[in-house]
Amino acid sequence: MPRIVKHPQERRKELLDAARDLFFERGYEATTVNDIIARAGMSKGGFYHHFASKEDVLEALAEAMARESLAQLQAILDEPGLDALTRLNAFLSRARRLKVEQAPAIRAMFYVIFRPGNLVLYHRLNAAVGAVTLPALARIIAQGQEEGIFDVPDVQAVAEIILTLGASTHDAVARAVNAADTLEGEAAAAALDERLRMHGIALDRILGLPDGSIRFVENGFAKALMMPAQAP
Amino acid sequence: MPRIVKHPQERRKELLDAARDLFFERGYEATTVNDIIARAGMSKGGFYHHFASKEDVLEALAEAMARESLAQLQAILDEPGLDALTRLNAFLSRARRLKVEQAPAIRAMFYVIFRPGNLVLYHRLNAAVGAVTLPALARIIAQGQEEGIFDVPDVQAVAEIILTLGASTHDAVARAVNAADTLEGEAAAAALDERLRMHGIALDRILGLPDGSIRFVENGFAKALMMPAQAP
DNA sequence: CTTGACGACCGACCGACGGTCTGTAATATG
DNA sequence: CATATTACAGACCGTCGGTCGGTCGTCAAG
Repeated sequence: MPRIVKHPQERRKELLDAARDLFFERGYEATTVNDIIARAGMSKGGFYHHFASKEDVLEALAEAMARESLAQLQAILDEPGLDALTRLNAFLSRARRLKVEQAPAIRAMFYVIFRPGNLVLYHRLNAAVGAVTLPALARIIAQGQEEGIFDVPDVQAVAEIILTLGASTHDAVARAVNAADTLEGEAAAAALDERLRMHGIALDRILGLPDGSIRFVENGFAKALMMPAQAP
Repeated sequence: MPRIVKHPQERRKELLDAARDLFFERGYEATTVNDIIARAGMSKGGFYHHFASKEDVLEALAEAMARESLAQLQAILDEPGLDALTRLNAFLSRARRLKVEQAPAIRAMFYVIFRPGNLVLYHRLNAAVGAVTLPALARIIAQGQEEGIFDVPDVQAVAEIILTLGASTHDAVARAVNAADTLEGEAAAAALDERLRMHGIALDRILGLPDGSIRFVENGFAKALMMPAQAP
C-alpha cells in the first residue's frame, strides 16, 4: 500500500472520528483496532504511533466530547447578572435544548452505551463529562451559597454528589431507550419524564430549595428526545 | 490427569471460591479462566460445563455475595416496633459494624475494585447489591411515608435515587483507599468521614428530614475501616 | 453382575484480538 | 546534499476466552 503522510493533528482527528463513529455504531468492545484503522485508511503501526492503546483513543475521545459539550453551555456560566438559581435553570434548559436538537445522535448514543460490552465507554464518557462539569457546578453552587439562595453544608461535596446523582437517571434512561421502539414507547417516555421530575426535586432539597425550584425537565422532553420524529 | 468427579454443587462452589479469591487478589480482567481452573483443580471443559462464560461466574458470585450481605441485615428489616427512621439508622449502623469487623477483606476488595480492568467487577457487584437492597429500602421509605416521618414525592423513585446516590461515595472511598498506605492516611480517612457525613445530610433532605437525622457515619468509622490495625 | 446411558470432566485446539517489531518512505534540520 | 527524525506500513506474536470430540464414573435397569 502507498504511504500517505499527513499532519499529525489531522491524522489524529481522522482516527478519533473513525473510532467515534464505530464505537457508537457497533459498540466499544465490538469495535476492533483493525476496524478503526480500516475506516481511517491507516495501518496498525500508524495507529500505535498516535495512540498508546485502544483505550487511549477512548480517553481522548471522551475528553474532546465533554469539552465540546460544555463549550456550548459556557456562555450561560459566564453571563453576568444571573442569580444562581436562574443560572442553573438556564444551564439545564439549554442542555435540554441541545439534546433535543441532536436527538437522533443522542438516541443512538444512549442506545449503544447501556449495552453489554460498553461499560468502559460509559464510564469514560461519564468521568470526562463529570471532570469538566464539576468546576462549573461548584461555581454555581458557591454563588448560590453567597447569595443566600442555596443552603448547602459543603460546596465541593455537594457538587460531587449532584454530579454522580445524575447517574441515578441513567438506569431510567436506559429503560426508556430500550422501550422506545416498542408499543410502550409513549408510556416509557412519560415514565422517564416523571422520573426526571423526581430527580429535580431531589436536587431542590439537596440545595435547600423549595420543591419545584429547579426545572430539570419540561413536559414532553423525554418524548421529544426518545421518539423518532413523526411525519406531520 | 486423573478424573475427579464430585457433586455438581460442590464443584460449582469450588469454582466460585477460587474465582472470588483471584478476582479480589489480582483483579477481574487480570484473572484468566486458566487461573481459576488451576486453583480449583479442574479442567477447561469442566469449567465450561458449569458456567457459560467467565462473566457468568462473576454474575453468580456477585449475586451470592449480595444475598449473603443482606441476609446479615435482614433481622433489622423484619424487627417489629421500629419506626422508619430508627430502622434505617439501625440498618446503617449494623452495616457499618459488619464492615469494620471484616475490615481487612473489605479493604482488599475496595483496593482492587477501583483499579483499571475491574469496571465489570465493580458494576456487577454494585448492580447485585442494588437489586437486593432496593426492595428493602423501598419498604423502609414506604413505612416512613405512612408514619408521616418521611416526606418524599415517590417512594420507588426515591429508593432508586438513594441507592445510586451511594455510588457518589465510591469516588471518595477510592481516594481514601489509595491514600491509606501513604503518610496522609489519617487525613484521607478524616476526609472520607466528612464526605460520608455530607452524604448523610443529602439523604436527610431527600427524605424530608432535618439535617443530621440519619447517622450515615460515626466519627472514626473511615479510620477503623481503612487503617490497618496497629499493635497496641 | 452386566450393560448402557447420561452427566461430569478432560485437554488439545481454535480464532480473534490487542499490541509489538522491524523496516522504510517522507519530511525536517544542518 | 547529508543526516536525523518523524510518520507510517504490515507481518508477526502471545494471550485469552471459548469450543469440541472424546472419555471416564456413576447409577439404574435388566
